[in-house]
Formats: sequence, C-alpha cells, structure tokens
Amino acid sequence: MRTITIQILAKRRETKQVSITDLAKQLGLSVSGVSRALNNDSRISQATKQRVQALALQLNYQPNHLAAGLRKGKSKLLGVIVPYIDGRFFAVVIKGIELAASQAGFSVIICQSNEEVAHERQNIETLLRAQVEGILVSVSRTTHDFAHFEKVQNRGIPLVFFDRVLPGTEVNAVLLDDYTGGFIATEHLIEQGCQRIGHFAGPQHLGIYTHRRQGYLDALRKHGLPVAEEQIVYCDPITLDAGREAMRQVLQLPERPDAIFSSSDAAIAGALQVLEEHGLQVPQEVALAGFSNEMFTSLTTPRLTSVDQCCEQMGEAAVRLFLDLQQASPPTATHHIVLQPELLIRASSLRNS
Amino acid sequence: MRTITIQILAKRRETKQVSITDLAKQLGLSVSGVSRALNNDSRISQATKQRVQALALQLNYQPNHLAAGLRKGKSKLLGVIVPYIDGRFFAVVIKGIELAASQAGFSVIICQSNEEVAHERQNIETLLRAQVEGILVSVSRTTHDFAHFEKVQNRGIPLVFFDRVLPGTEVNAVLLDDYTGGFIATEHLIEQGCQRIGHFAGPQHLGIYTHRRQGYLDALRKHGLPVAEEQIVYCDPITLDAGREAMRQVLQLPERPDAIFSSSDAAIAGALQVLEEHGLQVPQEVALAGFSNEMFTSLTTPRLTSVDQCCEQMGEAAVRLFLDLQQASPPTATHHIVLQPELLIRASSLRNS
DNA sequence: AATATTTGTTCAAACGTTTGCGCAAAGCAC
DNA sequence: GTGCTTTGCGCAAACGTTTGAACAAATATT
Repeated sequence: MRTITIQILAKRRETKQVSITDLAKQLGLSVSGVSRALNNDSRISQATKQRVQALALQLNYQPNHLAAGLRKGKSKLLGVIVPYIDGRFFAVVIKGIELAASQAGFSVIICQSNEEVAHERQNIETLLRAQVEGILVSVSRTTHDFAHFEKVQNRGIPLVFFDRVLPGTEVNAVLLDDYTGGFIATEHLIEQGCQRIGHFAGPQHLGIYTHRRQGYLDALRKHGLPVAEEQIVYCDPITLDAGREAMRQVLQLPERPDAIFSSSDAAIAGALQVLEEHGLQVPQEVALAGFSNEMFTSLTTPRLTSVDQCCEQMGEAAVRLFLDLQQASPPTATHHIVLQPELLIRASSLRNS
Repeated sequence: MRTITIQILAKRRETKQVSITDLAKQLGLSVSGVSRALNNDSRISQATKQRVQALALQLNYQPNHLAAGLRKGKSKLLGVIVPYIDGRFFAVVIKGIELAASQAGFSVIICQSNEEVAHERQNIETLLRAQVEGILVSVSRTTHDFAHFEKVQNRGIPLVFFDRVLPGTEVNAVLLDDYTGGFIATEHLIEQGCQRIGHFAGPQHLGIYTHRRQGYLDALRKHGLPVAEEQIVYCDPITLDAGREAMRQVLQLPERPDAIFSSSDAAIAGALQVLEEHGLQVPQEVALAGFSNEMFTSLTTPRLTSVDQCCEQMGEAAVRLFLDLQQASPPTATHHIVLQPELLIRASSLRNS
C-alpha cells in the first residue's frame, strides 16, 4: 500500500504541480501553518519555518498566483496598452515599465491596439478579465471618446496614461513636455541662423502634436520671426514617405524654408532623402531637427538632431504613479508627471562649428 | 433597512466587481445555471440564456479569469522571455506573438532577461508562479546550461524556443535558416564581382552566428574563393561601435577586403561610417551586406543590403507551435520549424546597375 | 494556586468559477 | 396510469491559497 502511494506521488511530481497541501501532508502540518511559514508569519516558530522551506525547496514548490490572487483580490498583474510595440519609443517605454514593475513584484501583460479604438476596447476587456491591478495606456490615434476607460475607473482600478492623452480629460498621466521640446528645437534652429523654419505637424487632435507645434510657434514669436502658415505641413508624420511628400511640398513654395522642425524622426529622415535628391546641402542650405531620438538618427548622413523623449524614464514614472495611486486607494486628485525632454544636437542642424 | 441595503449595493457596484453569484441572486437562479448559461451550455434553455446575458451586459459583468483558471487549471496566459525588447527584431517578433496569441484567447506576459542568465532564471520562476500555460523563449547570450528549462519541461508546460537555441539540445524551436541567410548574402556579393569578402561574425556559442558564418564559408567555397581567416572578425556585433572597430581592423590588412558580410546590421552601419571617414566608396570599393533588416538600413546613404528575418512570422509560428504542443499533450517528438530568410538588396551592395 | 499572557498551531470559511451528478417536470410510448 | 427518455436546472465539491478566530500548551503574573 505504502509503496504504491509513493509511486503515485512520484509520478505526479513530474507533471502535476506540488501544492501547499502536499507540503502539509508530508510534514504533518496544517495547510494554514504551511502557508504562514512560507509567508514568514511572526506566529510560526523558526524551527517549523525552516522545515517547511526546506521541503518546499526540495519538492520545487511554486506558489500558485492564481489561487493566491483569487483569495487576496490581488493578481500582481499590470496591464499595458500601446498603439504598437515596434518602433523605438514604445519598445523602450515598455522596457522601463517591465523593469520597474518586476521590481515591485508585478508581471506585465502587453496589448497592442494597432491604433484602432476597437482593438483598444477589446484590450481593456481582456485586461479586466485577467484581473489586472492597474492599466497603463497610451491611447490610439483613433480614440476620441473616453467611454471604455470609465469602466476601468468605476472599478477603482488605477489608470495611468502615458505620452498620449485625450485632450480635455482629467486623468492621471505621465507626459513629456512636448511644448518645451518643440520650443528648444526651434530655438536651436534659430540660433543657428535659420530664418524661415518650416514645420511638419501631426494630427492636431493628439495633444503631443499640438504642443510641439505650439512650442514651435512660440519660439518663432519670441525671436521676432514671422509665422507663415504655408510653411507648416499637416501630415501623419509616422512614416518616412509622409516626410518625403511634405518636403516636396515645401520645396515648391516661392520662399523655400532654410530649416525644418518635424514632429517625428521618420518624417525628417524622409525630408533628408528628398533634399539629397534635390542636391540641397544639409545643414548649410536646409537645417533639420526631428523628434524622438529614434535609433536611426545616429545612422544617417549627416546625423539627425532630435528631441529625446526619455522613454525609459517615462515607463518607470508610469509604474511609480500606478503604485502611488494603488497606495492612496481612496482616489485622490489626479496626478500629472511631466518629463523634460532633451535636445540632442547633431550634424543636421549644426551650421557654425 | 431596505433602502440602506440598496445604497450599499449601489456603492459596491461602483468599485467591487459583480460576480456570477450576484447575477444568480438577482435572477433567482443557481450559480451553476448562470455559469452554464454564460458558457452557452446545451442543457440551458434559450430563454434563460438570454435573460442571463442581458443582465450580465447590464451590470457590466466581467468573468474572473483567476477563478476560472484556478478551477480549470488553465490560466490563458502565455509567457515570453526575450533578451531585450528594444531593437527591431524582438519587438516585431513580440508583435507577431501578441497578435497570434490574442486570437487564440491568450494574454502574453513579457519578461526581459537583459542577456543575463540569472535574470532568465528569475523570469522562469515568475512565469511558473503566474501559471502560464506555455513559455516562448529566446535564450540570453550568457545562457550556457539548460537546467532552469528542465523545470518547465518536467511540469509538462510546452516550451518553445525561437531564434536562439542552445546548441546540442533537443527542443521545440522555430528558427531562421541562418545558414541560408549567410549563404545567399555572400553569394550575392560574389555575384556583384567581389573577390575578397570579409565577415563580421558573432559569438560562436550561439547557433545563429555559427550558422551565418558557415553559410558565408560555404558560399565562398562553392565559388572557388579562398577562405582567409584574417578577414573574419569575431566581435559582439550588437553595437555600432563593434562594427567600427572591426572595420578599422580589416582596413589595416595588407589586402583590404572589397566586401563585408556582417552578422548584424548595427555592425555594418558602423562599418559604413568608418569607410566614409576613410573616403572609401560604397559599394564600388567596398560592398556591404548585413543581417536583420533593421529599420535604419533604409535610412543610411547608401541604403544597406540586409537579410530579412521574417520576425513577425516567427512570432506567429512560435505561437502556433505552442498551440500544437498543447493539443498533443502527451509529449511527442520535438518539432523544428525553419523559416527561410529573404535577401533585401539595396544600394550598399549593388555594383552593376 | 488560580488566572492572565504569550506562543505555536489548527479550523473553517472565503475568493469566483466549473462540473459531475442528481433530481424534478414534462413529453412520449405503452 | 406506469415506465422511459428528454429537457432544464440545482447541489455541492473542487481548484490552491489566505486569514480571522479559536484553541491548546507553556510561561508569566498575581
């Protein structure tokens, strides 16, 4: 009899998970005792704690987070929704998120909205079902209403937006100071002696793009330069080709610009290609500055000046904000964290050196 | 009395989750009935199914995956471990994984090993605790033993490697045919008239780099070109600077190469910079081909020829393999899926056009 | 010596589902 | 009206963990 039981146990151990009850049986303890021993409860003697932990190690026991989560109402899961995951920015933000989250004992579940609000809604459902304890989200481009996020808030689940927010909503967010980014990039171009600075703007329903544009405008005004609306191209600056097209457009103006500040790096890279094809010197004839400090900005010739977005810090900050919100469980006022961007000056804008 | 109760319920509904029992109470049904109704069980009448679903919608009921997972022993979670998440390759693979997984009803948990085996071990523990139903992993560079993966296999949890495998291990894997990638890239350079083709190789304990090198060697042999060991630089080709250093090294050889095939794009981009600084024409004097089709390969001047790795397909394939393994629960033979790479020919290697 | 306190442990309920089994009621054939 | 199947649903156990309360034994307090 006895040997048979052991054989069965031995076979089980191979595939089935060893549970807290198994430990309890083998030690002649109660399950609760084992649980407390593993959780280092003060009421358990050192002796039994060690006995328990020794056996746990030996049998390669792994606590079942599902069960614990169910009981405690804490899944130790953190949901993240991004428009897409390829592309340096979001990838690095996620890197920061994963780092900070795992240090706090959280696992992160990644969802992509593919810039579609319908997907985004689905993502929310998925994450709620998975019982995440918080959601970090950068809204898709096609998101114009807030309805699906209200579900999250009504559940009392901390919701933190990062990088992209819906304008006119009172939410917790960690943002880049896009205004300052646009401002310092433009001011730098001005200081390099540029007089007619064009701008590739993004879709204006997204705050990040309006702010960058505003920074651009204010930098012009501050230095007494005229604002010429025809020098501003509204494109979707996420692709290289949009930048090529935009550049061709401004080159046809009677007064061609002597510098471009673009809301994205991809577009400015496209612009660089077009300028090269037209035999125009960068930065002597046209200086360029982009936004995001994408990896490739260091690989073009000349290398591209760009505004760095502190992506990894943004991820960390978002997690910290989430943790704070979770602590202050009665929902306090909404928090905003604003990160200051840094201008990385490279050859594409350096005229006097 | 009665009103007070309702107030409490009303307040609860705001924050607390509505459960299957709440539905049961309000409908005068049993929990099991509600459960079956929601799962579209054949034994429940259409009428009650509709009643249940209507109320579920109205109260915004969300099933608790933790509870269901605990009961069914299925978490609907899929674990992924990558060395790092920034950088195009892994980001795009993850994109593919998330896409395929979510279609199969799985959520994916991302972990980074940061190329450190210690982290990797931790990641495994985390994922096992989270009760993932499978693990997709690309091993870190510092992983030389298989011990921590055996735990996973002993539990009967499907384990799928992608892109990087430990050599000499019998595992399920989806790989790129790196050999062919190296071969076609080198052959292409030969066809362009190059005679002394150098190679930037990677750490040779990683299969991907030995295979690429072998493809390179065999292409040379096939076309009767001598193999000169001094033209092969063993560096860690993940950084731009490594490529710069390697290029400087081969430029000092008595016979400088007239082409370079690099195991990575970053290194070949570094090489391009150095060649430019030395005033050497690309591709006329030195032709270049890299590996990975990183985004920036289309942004350099000249644009870089590169071997595309079908990253997104790799992610999808890994998920499919996982699903197959889960189906065929008694562990069958190990499966290998080999994806064929494609050579994207760009200006950096095109001599006759 | 009786009572109070501490220490170490067990009991049992709970978390929200799923699921095998049982049990009525209704329909059908006899 | 008796037996048989079908239809529709409820009971209760189970998944692995946590946790408030109870409890016994040992120690300290009076």
